[in-house]
Amino acid sequence: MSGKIPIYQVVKESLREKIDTGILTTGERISSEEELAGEFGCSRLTVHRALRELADEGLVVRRRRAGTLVAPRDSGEVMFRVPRIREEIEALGLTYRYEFLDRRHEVPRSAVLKLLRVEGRRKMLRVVARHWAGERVFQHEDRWLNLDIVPDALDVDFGAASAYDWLYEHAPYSCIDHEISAITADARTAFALDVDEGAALLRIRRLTHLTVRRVSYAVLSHPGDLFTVRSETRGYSLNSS
Amino acid sequence: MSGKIPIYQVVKESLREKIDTGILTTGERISSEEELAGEFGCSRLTVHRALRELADEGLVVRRRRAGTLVAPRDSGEVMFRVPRIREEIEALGLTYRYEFLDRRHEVPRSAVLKLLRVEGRRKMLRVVARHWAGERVFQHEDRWLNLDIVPDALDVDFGAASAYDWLYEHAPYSCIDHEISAITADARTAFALDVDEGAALLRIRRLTHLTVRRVSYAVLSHPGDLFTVRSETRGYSLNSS
DNA sequence: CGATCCTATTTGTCTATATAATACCCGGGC
DNA sequence: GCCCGGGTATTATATAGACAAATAGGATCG
Repeated sequence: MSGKIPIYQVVKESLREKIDTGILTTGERISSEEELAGEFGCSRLTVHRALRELADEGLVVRRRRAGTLVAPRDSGEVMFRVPRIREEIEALGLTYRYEFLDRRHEVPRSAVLKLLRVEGRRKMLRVVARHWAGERVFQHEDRWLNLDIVPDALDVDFGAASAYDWLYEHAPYSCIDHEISAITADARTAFALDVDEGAALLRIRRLTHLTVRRVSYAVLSHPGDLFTVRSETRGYSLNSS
Repeated sequence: MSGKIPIYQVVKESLREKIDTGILTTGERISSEEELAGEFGCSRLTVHRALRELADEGLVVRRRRAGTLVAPRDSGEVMFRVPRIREEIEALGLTYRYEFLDRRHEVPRSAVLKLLRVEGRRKMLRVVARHWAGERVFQHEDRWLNLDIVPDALDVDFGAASAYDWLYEHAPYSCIDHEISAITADARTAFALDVDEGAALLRIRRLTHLTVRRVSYAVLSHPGDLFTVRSETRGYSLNSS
């Protein structure tokens, strides 16, 4: 009966609960691996795995010789999913439409060159498009593609497939940095998003990269009343439903 | 000299690179643990650890008998740190100041009761405050505390310590859900934040909880020109600098 | 041809053991 | 008293070996 959940999980959850409920509090020392192995009647490696995973999750801090301490409460790391925009819109029950606006092969302004870590003044590819949700413009996308990294982009027909989708399928990248801010729509952006000038916009600036190679930089603008970023519940508490 | 990085890390990074650069592509099968152990001249458990961690990070999917496959590219999970507001403001080089505004012991409107998972109409504690960065209001905080979970909150002097700090120190919680949106300042909020009516605000709604117990719900409003949410680079690529 | 069973492969967990790295502690020398 | 150095507790990594659990794919049977 009891054999279903692995021992290291049992150890892990047992300690996690002690921490969550405050039986073990910040800074307090947890028994050594050897002691815990004794208590739970299992090998040291099994305990070690449990503690290592708790450390990975940030609940405890481990130091050789000093032992394992309950970590100071994390100021909080929050996960957000970044779904593909088509999925996001369709999840709202609206029909998605992609509208290509512009494509230029030109030298970006210096701030963009710097973000893409390009030395000197070199032509990059700029693709501008809109993403519709039903009868409203959901997102205005102003994207620069680093031709040093993805020269193929020059030959792509972005009238058919969005730059986002093309990147997703073809470009190697491993992580994305984001900045989220609220801005007031200027005349041009207001026109592009079909909202009143002065309306609140949620703007996401997104830098796509693989280690040191900056693949793409995009400014994504949304009408404030249409779009909200929602966090996922943090990893280790997902199983609490 | 080569002995510095552990073998499981070597295996992990080797495979990660093959995946990142596209040598191994989505759906492709990776050699079995036994084979890799042969290639790297190490034990199966060492390879197992490398593969398990890659699986935890979502780069590969593992199934018994089927083997280890390269996972379809994740639509992306982004981490944001949620620093304590004092630290955030001081990191900007500004002086932080907390200003208590109001405290009420009253029945919240039904939407809030629902969020806090409270049955029936029961009094909760509402604390309203402002957080200053230098001469500007940085954040307006409108917070409800669930007295079923933290009855002690009734006795706290929130004129001295902010509700956020008190919660951080005293209340048990394990995760926080967030919603980030851009709104237009109405007259009252504009006054509270000392901005023009109609200005863009970044609003964060935050629900603090421990498993099923809803501890607190807060609406945090910021002038759009002052506050930006920035993501951390995702876990496994932090060491790329 | 389809359903069912078998089996070999592959991952998942666990024990026992060994060595290395680290940092705390205590005691000696001055 | 204070600094330095060795002893030692504790975690970190690794190996070898074992068995369990899942399952893909072939073999068998109706």
